Amino acid sequence: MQKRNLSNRAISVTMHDVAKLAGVSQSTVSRVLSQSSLVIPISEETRQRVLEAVDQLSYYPNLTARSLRAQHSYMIAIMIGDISNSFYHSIVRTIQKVAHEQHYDVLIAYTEQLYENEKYFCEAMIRRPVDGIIMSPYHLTNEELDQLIKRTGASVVVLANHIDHPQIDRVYADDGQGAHEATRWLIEQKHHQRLGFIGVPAGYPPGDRRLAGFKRAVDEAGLSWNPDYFQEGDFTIESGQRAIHALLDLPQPPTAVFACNDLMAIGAINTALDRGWRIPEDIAVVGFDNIAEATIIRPNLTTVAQFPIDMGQQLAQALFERIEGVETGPQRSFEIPLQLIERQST
Amino acid sequence: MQKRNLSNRAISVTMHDVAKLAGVSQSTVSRVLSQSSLVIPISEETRQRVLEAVDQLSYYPNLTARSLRAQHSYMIAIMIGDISNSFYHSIVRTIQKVAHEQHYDVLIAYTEQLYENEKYFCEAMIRRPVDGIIMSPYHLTNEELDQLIKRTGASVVVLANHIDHPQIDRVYADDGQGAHEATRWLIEQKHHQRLGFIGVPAGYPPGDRRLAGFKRAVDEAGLSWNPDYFQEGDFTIESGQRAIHALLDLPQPPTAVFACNDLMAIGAINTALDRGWRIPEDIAVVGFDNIAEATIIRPNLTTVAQFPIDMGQQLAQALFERIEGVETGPQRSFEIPLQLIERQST
DNA sequence: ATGAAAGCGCTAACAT
DNA sequence: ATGTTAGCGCTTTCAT
Repeated sequence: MQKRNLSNRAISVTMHDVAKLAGVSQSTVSRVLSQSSLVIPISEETRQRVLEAVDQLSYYPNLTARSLRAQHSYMIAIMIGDISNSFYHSIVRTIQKVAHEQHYDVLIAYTEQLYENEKYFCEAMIRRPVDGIIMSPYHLTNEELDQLIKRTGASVVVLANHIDHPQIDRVYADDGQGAHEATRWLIEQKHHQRLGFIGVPAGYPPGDRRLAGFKRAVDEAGLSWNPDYFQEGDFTIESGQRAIHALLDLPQPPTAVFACNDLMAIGAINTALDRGWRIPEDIAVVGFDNIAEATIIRPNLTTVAQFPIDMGQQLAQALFERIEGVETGPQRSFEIPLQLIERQST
Repeated sequence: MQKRNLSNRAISVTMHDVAKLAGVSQSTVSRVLSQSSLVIPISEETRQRVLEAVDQLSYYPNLTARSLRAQHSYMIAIMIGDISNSFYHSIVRTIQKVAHEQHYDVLIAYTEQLYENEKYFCEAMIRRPVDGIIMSPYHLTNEELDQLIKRTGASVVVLANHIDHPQIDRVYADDGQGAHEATRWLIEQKHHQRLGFIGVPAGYPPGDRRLAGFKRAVDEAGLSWNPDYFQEGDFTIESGQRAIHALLDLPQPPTAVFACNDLMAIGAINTALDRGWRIPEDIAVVGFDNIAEATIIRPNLTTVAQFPIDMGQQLAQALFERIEGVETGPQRSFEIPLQLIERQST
């Protein structure tokens, strides 16, 4: 029953076509093809005939129809802040790999860290329900996440420290602790006394925690701190450049700078170099994330490493346990360790 | 008519709920919400009541159902080789932006440049039809692309030079020409006589063309060429490192190297630097793409710049013209210019 | 200007 | 062991 291919009309082979060719009913085809054939007995002969017909017509089930009927889309969505930040690459790649192994497709959305786009994403999920969502929300409130879950029925797992919702598993790194340890190391092992900080505006979750860890280490060492030593960026290279300019323009600049992420640290290093400062002799720089660019830049960047493959793995595993119903309990938290990697910038 | 929310069941508000609240039939709701309301007259009063009900229930149409019925998914897919190669980032971002403006969602798949994953993608498209596909195929044959179009009914646009299919628009850069010009510049302006090349195994589309452009320039200059000067990589930093090692180990190494992409060029620069070579004094390096990392590395990389935002814009525009039926003619080709950007590595 | 009804391709409950 | 039937939530005829 091949349909005409007018303009761009798809030639769609349906279960009906398969059934007709195999000489059985459409529902029998459905049974053979779904796992229900394991429960409901089907004669070997019929099964073979159906499978042959499937092969001959190269039939693929229409997942849109299946989704509608079964209320189950075999699709998961990922909401990520920034495609350009390579910290997310391995995470996305790992999730996609696991998803494909489980025969799920992956819908990816980039929010550019904008509230507007995060909202858009939530609406898109209501309009086109998926089985699971992995997200790294910045602006979304608990209330909004709650609505998301209620309206979509999807399982949700977050890559975030600051989300605390009874139905949402979270994967996170203790970045307050990571910032604290790196800063302490800068003070105790590297003997710095004047420490600068390149952060982000208050309210950006990881920024707040890293700042707190930094401050704690400074306080514990009994060092005074200068408000001018705190500069705000927005996680980009350019903002790191602006921040280091401000820092170096100070009458008494810091001797070491802790940047909230590698991208800003890289901007800082290159700009300091351009201005004739030596690194680490004149000023040391530490980043956070350990993205690929950390070993591209010279001097190589000392940084608090995250382990994105482990994160992606854990996110995907947690999500599929929820989707498949293996896990039904309350919120779980999975901490992924951090590790200070000493390179040449300190 | 709120349904029970057992386990993870979604609370789905349907058109029926809206219709009931507004005191009209479900098909009237559909008319108000779809553009058909512009054609089929609807009383202003009814329209208002429906809109109010929509608002009150915060109803969102179920796109899965709409897709099934309308044979139109409001979704496009992007198939890209490598998420880590930042050349693709602006392309993806731009496409996503345009798509969202047109109210389309975007499904992204990364193939890691593997044939197996490209095939998987095609099957996924047959199972879950989308309205349009933007892809950068490496291994897929014309025959396979033909099947893809026939089976899915989707409009297809490629980012590729080597695809020639009557129904597929292509966006491309003349990279043979780009490689030729950069090489000629190296010879004529920078007076290099011994030129190395870091390419990829034969068969990788852009690699072949860039190599051809390179060879042509070398031949035109009447320079001899040494087979040892041709090294193979795989577009990654690591392979650039291996390639430059081989080149520098030669009794008479080249004085300039043209790398097929920036990532390999960056690997080459850092490794040469580590081995004590000066750049560009001892060996000059040129890349291709102009990714963000080209200005992170010191010396900054001279490269043949592509314009990914323009590419994304053109890809999206061409695709939506096809989807919306504005354009129905045969294959179109859109060339995006290249530009040699001279920095410090030459 | 609006309602009733058919059906997109599938799953699953209900028959036999 | 298999066929028949009723939807999933929509769009789109066909009525009125």
